[in-house]
Amino acid sequence: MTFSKGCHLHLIDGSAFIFRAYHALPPLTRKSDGIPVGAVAGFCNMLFRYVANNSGADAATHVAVIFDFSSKTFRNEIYDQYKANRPELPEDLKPQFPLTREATRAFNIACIETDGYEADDIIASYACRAREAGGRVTIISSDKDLMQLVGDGVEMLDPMKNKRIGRDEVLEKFGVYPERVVDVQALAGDSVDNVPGAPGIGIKTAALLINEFGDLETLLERASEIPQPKRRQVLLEHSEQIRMSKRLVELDCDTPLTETLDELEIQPSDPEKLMHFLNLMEFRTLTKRVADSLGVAPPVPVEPIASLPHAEDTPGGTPPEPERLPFDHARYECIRDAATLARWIDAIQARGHVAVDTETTSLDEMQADLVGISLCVEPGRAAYLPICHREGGGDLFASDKLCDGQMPAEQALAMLKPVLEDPAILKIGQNMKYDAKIFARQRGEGYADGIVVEPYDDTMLMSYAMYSGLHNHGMDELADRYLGHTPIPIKSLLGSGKGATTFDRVPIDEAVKYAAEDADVTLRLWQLFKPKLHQVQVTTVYETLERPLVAVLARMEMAGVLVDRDTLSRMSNAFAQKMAGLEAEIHELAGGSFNVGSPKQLGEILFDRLGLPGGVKGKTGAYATGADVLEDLAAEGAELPARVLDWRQLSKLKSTYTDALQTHIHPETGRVHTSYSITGANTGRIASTDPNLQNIPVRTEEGRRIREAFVAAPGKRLVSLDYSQIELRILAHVADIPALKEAFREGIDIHAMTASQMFNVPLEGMDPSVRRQAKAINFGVIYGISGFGLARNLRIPRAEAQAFIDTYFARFPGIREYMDATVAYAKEHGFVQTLFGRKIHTPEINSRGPTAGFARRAAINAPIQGAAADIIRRAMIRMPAAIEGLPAKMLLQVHDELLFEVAEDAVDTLITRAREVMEAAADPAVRLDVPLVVDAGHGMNWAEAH
DNA sequence: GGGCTCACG
DNA sequence: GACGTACGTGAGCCCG
Repeated sequence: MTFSKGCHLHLIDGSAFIFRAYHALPPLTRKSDGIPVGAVAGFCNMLFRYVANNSGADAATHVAVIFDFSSKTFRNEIYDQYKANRPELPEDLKPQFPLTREATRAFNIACIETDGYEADDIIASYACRAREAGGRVTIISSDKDLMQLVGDGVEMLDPMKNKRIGRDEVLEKFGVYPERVVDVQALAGDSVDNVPGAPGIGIKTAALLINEFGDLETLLERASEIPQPKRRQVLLEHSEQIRMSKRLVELDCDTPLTETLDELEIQPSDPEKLMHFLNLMEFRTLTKRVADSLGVAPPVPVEPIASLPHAEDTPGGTPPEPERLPFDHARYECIRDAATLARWIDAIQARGHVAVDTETTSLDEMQADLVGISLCVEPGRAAYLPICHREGGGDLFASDKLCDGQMPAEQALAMLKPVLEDPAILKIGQNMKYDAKIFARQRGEGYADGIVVEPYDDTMLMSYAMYSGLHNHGMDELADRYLGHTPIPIKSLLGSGKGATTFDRVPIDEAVKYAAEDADVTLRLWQLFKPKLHQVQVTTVYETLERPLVAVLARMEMAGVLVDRDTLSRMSNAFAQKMAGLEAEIHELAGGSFNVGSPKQLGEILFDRLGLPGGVKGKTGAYATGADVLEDLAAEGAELPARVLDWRQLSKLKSTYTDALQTHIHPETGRVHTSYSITGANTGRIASTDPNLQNIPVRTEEGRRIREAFVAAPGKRLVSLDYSQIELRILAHVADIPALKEAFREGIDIHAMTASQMFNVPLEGMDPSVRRQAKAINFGVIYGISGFGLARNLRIPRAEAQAFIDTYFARFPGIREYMDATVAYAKEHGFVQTLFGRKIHTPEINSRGPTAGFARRAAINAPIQGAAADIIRRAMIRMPAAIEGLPAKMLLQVHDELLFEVAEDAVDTLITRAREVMEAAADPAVRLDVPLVVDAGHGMNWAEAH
């Protein structure tokens, strides 16, 4: 039916429904897995009642439920504090949002949300279109912001009071008719949405003024005529703020509409779909009630998995667990045509979630070609969709011909794109960053800008949030530990070493078993982990520190950093020449030729042939020849060790940096694309690999020059921002050390302050070596100080180092108390925690021997290093929104530093915005007692910027 | 593939 | 009384 006169559109404010349901009902969880579903239950009840009551002459002909998509909208551009003081969403509500979308679809009602727009704007736009078409509109909401839309065929219905709101009710509420509501709101402001308005003016006064002057503009123009001095002054002084407030409260009637009015026509309910959803949610009463009203038989309730029989109940084996359902490779399906794929897409939509895994030709996401996609909707029900398998074994004589029986890649991806991007369908992955990057790189008809996987969950990150420190988080490890299952090893398909082939050469039949199994494993892990996140109390960590990082890092990695090959190549040559010279000298001094790069040969030369003192053999029987040993020998005047030190430095720079980096320059982008591992480090730090861009030299002059090869593109600059002393600041906060906190607040040199306190010397004119010792102690404290370690670091006798430590603890007793408390906590709980709730397990804390020492120091360090890692993660996650619209890209993270590439004329703006985000990154979760300070620099290359 | 060495925070 | 120790990473090289 074409929407026209006589039609009646209902627009339901979905978010309001959810919040009302959440607060009206006691917390309720799904029995089988503990997922919170209380708000979903209430939401479904309301939808059911709505559908049941929508009858009679006044019934709706068209209906939609409108949701808010994200918190960032154009209003944040107008005013960055808009809705800034909204409290954080309750943890047990967040996971219910996608389910309410599913619920809406299950009721066969259009479900609408648009990125960057508030539900109110979408409602306004549909209301306007419907009004223009001559139809009637009822907005089902009690949000007063929507009252500006009332009139001329548009009404509101307050679902709480079941009260109709027309023009007269708006007048009653605001003192003006709908068309002047925004004027009143602009003056009165709104504390809930953080709209400032005119200070001291409420709705009453605002209405009075507007009625007197006619409208807001006239009022502001003639504000000087207002008799009351205070009101006059407020209006004159805050006119701009008031105008801005008006722009904030004014609804946008021209948002892009994802569905036409006609598409909102009421559909008869689909009993099967609805029953299936309600049954999955395990809403017994509601399922029955809905079944009765639809006149269908209620479905058999889903059995909690725990009560199903298990196949691997072998005597003497590991005890059978609920998730140990057998893996049956024969049941996996191969998707070879559009009809089959369409069937799978239906199955995915019915559930609202799907486990996804991509198979490609390479582990390097920037080079990998997509070969196939596997999908899994419930344990054991998985499929593989091959799209680019090729004939032959991949050797020199193999053809590049695609195998028969595959869907064209373009067709398959065009069909999958709406699913992968559907806000109501959760995509579940194991290491989703990999798959997201692969999908983002796909190009074709209908997906010219790639495919953006949203929303997603990641089982690897769930494992990391819950079990960091206990084990690694790769699929094989997790499958083995939590599913008691060993997936088919990839090596059995590809082989290893020189003879290894690529996945596109794997016969499709074999690929199905392997690939579908991975999706199956992922889905089962997700079912297991999802409720556990709550039990382990790391949902906030997962949701705020892990999951959002995937998209942020994917963008950084794909952006890459421009590296100048010529610069590196010239440096390589220069290093090679110098090394050759040094090598000749070294051989001369040694009295013969040997491999300078072999620590074993070098040790023999130094201590056996030349008879130098201090040769110490390690556990492997070889002499130690580390830099510290060679430095000691060189200090004694030995020339050979001094030359070897120089040679080693050059060798390192050449092989690891100037040579290896060149091989990482991407042939098409000309840039270097590192890969960040979110779960690589136990403390919450991220790790960079292939290549590691977190250890580019900086400490020596010669090494630092390598950073000159990291350059900005023409017309751009590199900008580096780094946290100053972030770990010591965190220590000052968590250990609660007044002297340290004050020093940071006052901006005093922290190492000098430490020295001054320990050695009773004045800050002014301090001996640099005294400061250096204090600095070493400060670092030592973060690492879980020991006399031995400090002695080695400072090259002083151990007793002296121990005396320093004793003095330090005597002066800052809180530090020792903090350390003792942290170790005690670790011993009791088996983990330590950061300020932000990240858990780092310390399984070896109760060991004996040297292991205990390691574990103890790691436990002391983890909360400090981890909190610093959490803070920069928070900054990175907020950064895209903060720099949106700027010609700037975030490229690299180096633990306490972020590197950006930005257009020349936007350097200052970027620094201002990025610094603001970084310095406020702990807020509002943690109120630090010390300020976070960020230093910034910029230049044509990384050496200049740092 | 383990051990050593060394680059970074 | 001796043991061996600063925390967290990744990569290249040697050598068995």
